[in-house]
Amino acid sequence: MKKASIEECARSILPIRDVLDILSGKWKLQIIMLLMFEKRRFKDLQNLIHGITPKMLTKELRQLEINQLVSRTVYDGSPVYIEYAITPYGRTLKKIILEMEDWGKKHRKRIMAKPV
Amino acid sequence: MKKASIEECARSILPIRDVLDILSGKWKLQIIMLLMFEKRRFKDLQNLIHGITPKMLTKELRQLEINQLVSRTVYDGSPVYIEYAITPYGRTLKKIILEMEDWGKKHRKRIMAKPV
DNA sequence: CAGGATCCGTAACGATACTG
DNA sequence: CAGTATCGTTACGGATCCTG
Repeated sequence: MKKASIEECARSILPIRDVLDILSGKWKLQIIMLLMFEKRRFKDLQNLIHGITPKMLTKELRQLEINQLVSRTVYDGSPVYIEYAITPYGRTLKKIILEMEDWGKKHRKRIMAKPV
Repeated sequence: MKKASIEECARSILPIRDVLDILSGKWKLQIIMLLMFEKRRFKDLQNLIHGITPKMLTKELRQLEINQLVSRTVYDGSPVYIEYAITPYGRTLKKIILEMEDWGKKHRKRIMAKPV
């Protein structure tokens, strides 16, 4: 019984890690939240996210694409125009993000108020 | 209006990062979940978590203590007996963890089913 | 504009040995 | 038992420059 619980807990760990990996990294969260407002071009994101290098922006966007949270659309024209957007699937993360925000804000108050 | 939204989003990022930092790291999640079942001694945790070194176990436990999620209690006796337990506050993370598990499990199926 | 390539420093983590 | 201490490696991210 207890053993089974521990094994079940072990099976929960991998999917949870997936979520953490998807949201971790220095910039992914910012990218997601900015794209939740509206679609953006590469350059726009680079301007909005202070301090990010093109290398990192590319890397984070690729990972978000792989996880189907962000779409990359190429519009032909001159010059070529590339747009990043949150997918409907990506928006399903919103609930988790809001809960984390809620808990995190309370936590900040708690830690400030009663320092270790 | 749009500017304000972006700034508000920026204020959300720090508390969310706090939550991510608390749960990230290679072992913290396992520690939390094991302690949610029952209190454990250092050695028990070391045996249950395959591959963890005492150095890492100490480090992760300290961080969980600092965030008041885990308590460390020393029982005098021979030999001295030290017990780690989830705090009631630590249990408030359960909701988030369950949601992440839920989303993560669905995500695994999705990614498997429709590979990029 | 939308990246890719290269080089480099730090911080996380691992391995091993040792202590009260 | 419950940790520390030391050393080594790897991975993450930064800085800079280059390209179609």
